Amino acid sequence: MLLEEVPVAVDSFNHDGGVLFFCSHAHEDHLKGLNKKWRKGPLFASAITRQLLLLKWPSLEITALELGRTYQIPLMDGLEIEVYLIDANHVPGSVMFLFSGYFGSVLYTGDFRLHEKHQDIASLAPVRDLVGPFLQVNFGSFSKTGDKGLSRIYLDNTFCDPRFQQPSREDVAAAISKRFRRKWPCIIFVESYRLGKETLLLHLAQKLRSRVLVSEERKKTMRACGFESDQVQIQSCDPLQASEDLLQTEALRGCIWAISRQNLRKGMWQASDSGCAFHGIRATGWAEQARKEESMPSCEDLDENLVAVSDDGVFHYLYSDHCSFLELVQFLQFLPKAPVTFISPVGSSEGTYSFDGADGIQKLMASASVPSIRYSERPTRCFEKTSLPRAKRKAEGPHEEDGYEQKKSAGA
DNA sequence: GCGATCAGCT
DNA sequence: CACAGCTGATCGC
Repeated sequence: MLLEEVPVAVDSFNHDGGVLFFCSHAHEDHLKGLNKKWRKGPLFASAITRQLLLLKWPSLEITALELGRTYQIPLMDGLEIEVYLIDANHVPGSVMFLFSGYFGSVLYTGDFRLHEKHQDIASLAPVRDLVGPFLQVNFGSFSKTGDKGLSRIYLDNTFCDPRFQQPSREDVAAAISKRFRRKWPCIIFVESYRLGKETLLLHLAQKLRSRVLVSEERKKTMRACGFESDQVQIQSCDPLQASEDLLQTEALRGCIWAISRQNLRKGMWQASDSGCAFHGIRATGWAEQARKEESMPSCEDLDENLVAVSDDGVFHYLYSDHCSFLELVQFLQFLPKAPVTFISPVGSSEGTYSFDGADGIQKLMASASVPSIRYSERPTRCFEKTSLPRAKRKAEGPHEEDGYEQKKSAGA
């Protein structure tokens, strides 16, 4: 997104209007426009994110920024911008950016999960001191109170609806290790993306006194994230390449095996064909849908954090790398009041499991006293099947991306 | 031909 | 649906 206050682009790299570029973390959907030949401007990221990007594109030029200190970076025409990185507690390397300068102070959260340390953001110098005078000149609504603080918050609104009440990742990890202690030893397949859930894998391995098995690529990723330790052995091993013999050995010994979503079922079938003891774990923020779709476990087998067990034996847990709705409210309450821009487009309430974006916006404004929320609307899904080739559809013209803003006064 | 991008899917 | 990808088709250098 290109910030409106200053020509800075975060997590999107196609903007010719961008002067400085920042990457909040190395998930694929935050790297749009990046490629090995990308050279639109200076690129900044945390040291870990930089390492992860270099694994993908070794020739990229990226400046690593440390967390917890202020950097002055030249912008244009003698102007500079200050930036301060904050741990976003989302995936390894993920950060929030606090930008400040002639435009005031702007917080870009990126994807994040609330952490105690986020309370300190309000006492950081750019929020506490720097912005006041600028706000009095440039921002009418703030000059009345003379508030110091933030001129805007770009917020991770992934789960901005009261129905999202995911427990802490620590609680869920503890519940998982407790449950699987009784099933030990076995192969535990843990579905995971290319980046994320490392803490869960290591927690399980530690609690079960076992090892983590990952793909070769993921082992490099974990090394770049600094996850090598003497405590837990991380072994590279592809479950789909494993021989029957190896699967049986691993099952008898017990192991935590990271596996991609599209390979989870295949891996489980192979283990099953080899006569192994195994289980699958799906730990996602969207587990609520599983509760509706899958049969629930028998009552005596229930624990609070197990969401559902599907027919084929996959255990679904509600494990989220994004804030719950309550955490979003708490986060905003830690900060000075400021207008909010949602980072992700908002959808409507159509569809069985999608939540009502408008409702979430109203609830957030009411609960956290947000003066206004700006957001773009997710294009409504076109259910009409079109058999036209892409070139022809393209010729019919692009549709506008509409922007919206809801003000507090307009609400209930 | 190949890498980048997009549509479609889960 | 889609947390964040993957696959296969197509674009374009």
